[in-house]
Order: sequence, then structure tokens, then C-alpha cells
Amino acid sequence: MATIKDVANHAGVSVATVSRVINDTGYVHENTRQKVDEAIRQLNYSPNEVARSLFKRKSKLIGLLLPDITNPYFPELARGVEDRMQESSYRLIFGNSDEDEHKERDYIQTFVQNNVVGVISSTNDPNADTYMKLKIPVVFLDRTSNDMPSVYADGREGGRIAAQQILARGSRNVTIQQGPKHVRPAQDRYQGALEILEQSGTPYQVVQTSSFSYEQAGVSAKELFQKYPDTDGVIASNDIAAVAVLHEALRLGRQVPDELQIIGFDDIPLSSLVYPTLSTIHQPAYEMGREAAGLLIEIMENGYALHNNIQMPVSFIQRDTTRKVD
Amino acid sequence: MATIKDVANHAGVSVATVSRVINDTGYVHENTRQKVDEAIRQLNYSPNEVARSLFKRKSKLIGLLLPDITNPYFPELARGVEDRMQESSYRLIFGNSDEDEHKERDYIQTFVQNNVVGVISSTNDPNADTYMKLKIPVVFLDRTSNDMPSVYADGREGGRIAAQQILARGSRNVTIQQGPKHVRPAQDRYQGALEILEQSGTPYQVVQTSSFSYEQAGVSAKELFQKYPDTDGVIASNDIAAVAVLHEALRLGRQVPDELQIIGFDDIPLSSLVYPTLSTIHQPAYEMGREAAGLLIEIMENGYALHNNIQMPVSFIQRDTTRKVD
DNA sequence: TTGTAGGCGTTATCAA
DNA sequence: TTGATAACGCCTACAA
Repeated sequence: MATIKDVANHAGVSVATVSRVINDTGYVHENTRQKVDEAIRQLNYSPNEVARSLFKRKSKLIGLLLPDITNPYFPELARGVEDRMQESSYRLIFGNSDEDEHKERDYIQTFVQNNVVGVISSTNDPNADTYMKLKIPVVFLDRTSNDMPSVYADGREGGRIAAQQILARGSRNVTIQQGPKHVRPAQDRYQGALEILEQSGTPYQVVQTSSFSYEQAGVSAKELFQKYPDTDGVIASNDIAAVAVLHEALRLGRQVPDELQIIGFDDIPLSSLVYPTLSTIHQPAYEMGREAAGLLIEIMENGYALHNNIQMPVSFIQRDTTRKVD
Repeated sequence: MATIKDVANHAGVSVATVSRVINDTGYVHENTRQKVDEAIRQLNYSPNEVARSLFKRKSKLIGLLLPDITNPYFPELARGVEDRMQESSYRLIFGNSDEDEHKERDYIQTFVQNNVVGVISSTNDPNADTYMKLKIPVVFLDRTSNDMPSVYADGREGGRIAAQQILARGSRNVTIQQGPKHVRPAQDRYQGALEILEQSGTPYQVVQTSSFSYEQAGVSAKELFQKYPDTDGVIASNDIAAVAVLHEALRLGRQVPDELQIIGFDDIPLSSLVYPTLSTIHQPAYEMGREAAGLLIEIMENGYALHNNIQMPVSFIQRDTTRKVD
């Protein structure tokens, strides 16, 4: 690879001059600028980001930490982040944390070792030392933290909507899946649904789901119907769980949505591809990713942001696991 | 952040000595080693990878370029790569190419600018200059190139199996989706299926699908049934396309699998979650990712690999869009 | 308008 | 066994 020195030699100028033209900083005569540009072209030179990063103590790299890209909710987020970052010519160092504190710390550490200028993370513990001590800006994505910048959906409202809709459509014996206790957004949804159900005075029951994996979802679905065979409405903890419930219901011969309604959460692409298609609460995942990236960029470039906590709206998507009502 | 100099001062030794202990290179007295370790611990020092990278002209970073992480096939691949890389403490700079030559070149360039030591790419054009001229090792993933290292599934065989199975299960008027012309693995499958169909002498027809997006898949599915309403077996270009065909068939009131059989390709998680569940050709995506990472590591560390072209086996997964035959 | 030189944090060479 | 020091490629005073 050609270095700035090569370019300087080739153009018959000093490295300082070359640096000036590539960074468009300070004075440089039009003629010499052209000579330099020509040399750059001929040598196919492009600056070494590593050297730059070392000198400036900052790179064009940002760290992105997601629980598991294999979970269909996260690719959308990731893509939103990437698209926005790429527009401002930042690049992503990417890692899966598996919600494992240790792996998370590990990644954060190598992020800083590589001079990343910011990080976006979906962690379960935004208040962990790992983040509090960081000297570079962090934005939490799909997670909430009071004192730190974050972008998240209005989970509580989502839970409320789910409960309202399922009630409005006639379910009278609702089962709510609580979702993993350590995942904040899951608990928000749960609380929101609870709130409405309590108010309404209709009977309901709660079941736990401990993780968001496919296998776990299947197990939880079976348990649900064993414990509460008479339930006529399920507010699932997310779409994966909802699909598992749906399949178990079909297997048991329950009529969906006539005997049993199901509402999911997230609106992952899968939701409109299952049969019957899944009614769910839509989270604007791609936009959330973009917003998080935008927020981080704002903070990185201005030192602060106008709005540090961005809550995104959710909405009910009526499909075929709930009854029609117009 | 503490630097090696801080550590040296703190421990009362020279930076050279500190460097020796952190890299475990050259002689260093047990006592001084302990002093240094202690200083490192106290200052919470960890080496600046950027400075290292500058000096050594190589980093612990590798570039990963995928068409679109939002397409459900790729997260598995990415995860496989990440897991293997992480075991050898490499980190990933990740980008979506959107199969756009320009974006691809852009990414590759910044990879190089950041001193990545290797790249893994799912490109449609492995022979492009961009790759041929690269001075660092490249492994193509889910793509084939004769002269360059690559990891891919046996698409041709997959196509054959799909055709054999659908024939063996009684379809007599098969429609094959050809898949995007510029995507090599799609064409391999197509050729494989064609081969068997030709041999068998049963009537068949071919339809085009131009992209792998959800929307396109829906459109193609509609077209398929408009043109060939009598088809009794579809070999789809991938699982997304297959699901679209499945839904269109259901919408048209076709009995699946009794009147119409469908076979997909990829075996993405979705396949077992649709209803009826999708029979498909399984590609070991996660393992392919791991293999690609392993191959790249081998090349990076030894300068060459024993086997540069790794072809992974595919298999038929019988689910509910094909008739049982035992 | 241009060039010289020092320094960013490491590692490796060489001498002590 | 240890320490000074040059070098990796770049940028920015400062001097000319």
C-alpha cells in the first residue's frame, strides 16, 4: 500500500502538503494541489486509518453489541444502525453478547482498545460499571436507562394496547406471558398489559417465559395450555413465543381466532408469514436502529444531544390471530 | 487510558520491559515481571490495539461482508463466523453490501484502511478486481470461486435431491423457480433440479425470480400460479420464495401437500414455523460460517490451507409441504 | 504557500 | 536481564 510519503515523493512535495490536500486544511496552491491529486490517483493512495486513529486518538469505528443476531428481531435493528452509520462513514465492529456479562465486558474492552468513538448496546444492565466508566459515548438500543442516552419502544403502551385489543375482541380469560425477568422491555410490556387487565376486572393469569429462544418458546407454549386449557386469549411475550403458542394451539385443535386469540410483540418479518398470520404489536425496529445511530452521531459530534431519550411509538397490527372488529 | 509508558513509570522499569512481559517475549526477571503485572493491574492497563496494528502492519480485525443481514439466511452465517473468530480473539468489522458493487468496493477499501488481516465475503463476483488485487487473504462464503478459498453448500446436489424427492412423492407437473441469475448458488440448485427433471422425462416448467426479497417473492408466487395453474409441485428458489408460494397456494384453495407439493431451500428457522411446516433442503449455515472463519484463520496463520474449497453437504428435510413416503 | 520535526502507543533491535 | 531508540503512517505546530 502506498503511504503519504510515497505520494509526497511522487508529487515532489512534502508530506505536510499532501496531508493538507487530503484533509483540505490550511493553504495549498492550486497547482500543487493538482500535482498531489494526480499522484494520489496514480498510486491509488488512500490514507491509513490506523495511523490516523493513533494520532487523533479516535477512529471512524463504532462498536455494536447485540444479544444475538440470530434472533429475528435484531437484524432489523442492526441494519438500521448500519445504514445510518454508513451515511456518515462510520464503520461497525460487531459482536453478539448472548446476554453474557463476561462476553459483554470483553467486547467493550476490545472496542476501546480499537479506539472506537462510540458504542451502541442492547444490554440488560445499562448501569453496569462497564458502561458507567466508559469515556466514550454510549447509546442503549431497545433498552432503557434514565441517565444514559437510549432509544426504545414504548413497551408499556404496547402492553396496554395488546390487552385493550384482546379484550375489545372478546377474550374473557386471558393469559399473559411475563417474559424474561431480566429483560426490561419484556417487563414493561407485561406491566402495561397487567394494568389494563386489572382495570377491566376480567379474569386473567400469568405464566413465565424464561428466554426468547425457539426451543424455550415451544416448551412454554405447552406448559401454558397444560396449566390453563380454558384460556381464550394469549398475550405473548414476543412474536417467537406467540408463534409457538399458535402452533401448540393448532396442534390441540383449538380454533384461532374464534376460540382463542393470540397477540404477539415485535412484528418481526415472520409474523406475516406464519399461518394464520399473527396479530401483533409493531415495534419500528429498523427506525430504532437508525435513531440510535443518529443519536450517537449527534453526541459524538456535538458533545451532547437535544433529546437523550427517544421513545418510539408502537402500534397494533391486526392480522388473523385476532377477530375482526371494525 | 493508561499507556505502556504509565505502566513503565509506575513499575519503575522501561517500556521495553513492559512490552516484554505483556507479550511474553525475551527475558525478564521474575521479580520485575511481578512488579509490572502489579502496575498493569493497578492502572487497569490494556494495550492499545491501534498502536500495535500500526507497528505490526496487521490487526486482530477481520472484515465480514454479507449481502443483507436482514435476510434470514445470513444471521446464521454471521453467527458462525463470529463464534469461530471470537474463539481466536479476532473481531469483526461488518457491512451489508446489498449486492451493490460500489458499496462492496467501499467496504473492502475501508477494511484495508483499517489493516484487517482477512476478509470473508458473500459476493456475487468473486473474480472482481476488488478481490483479485487484495493482498490479504479472502474466503468466499456461500459463494464459489475456483482459484480462491471458499466455503459453500453443494447446491447442485441440493437441486437434484429436491427434484428427486418431489418426483418420488408423485408430482407430475413440476415448476422450478430459477432464482436470481447473478447469484451462483441459486443457479447451481436450478441446474441440479433441471438435470433430474430432464432425465425423468416428466413435464416441467421454469419461472424466474429476480430477487430474494419478501415482496418480490409474493409477486413471483402470484405469477407462478397465473401462468401454471395446474402445477402440482414447486421447487422454490429458497425458503422465502417457498413460503410465498405456500401462502398463495393456500389463498387459492389448493390442498398442500395433497394437490400441490412445495420444497424450499436453505432451511431457515422460519421453515419449521410456518403452517404447514415447510419441506426443504437444509444448508448447514451456521457451520458454513464457522468453516469459513476456520479456513481464513488457517490461511492467515500458516500462509496456506490444506483444503481451500470446502463443500458442505445438504440434506432433505421432510416436513408438511410434501407427502409422506416411508 | 510550503517544509521540518515531534509525537500518537507499540514493538523490535541493539547495546549495555 | 534491562534500557534507549528507531520505526510504523499520519497530523499539526512552527518556522521559513
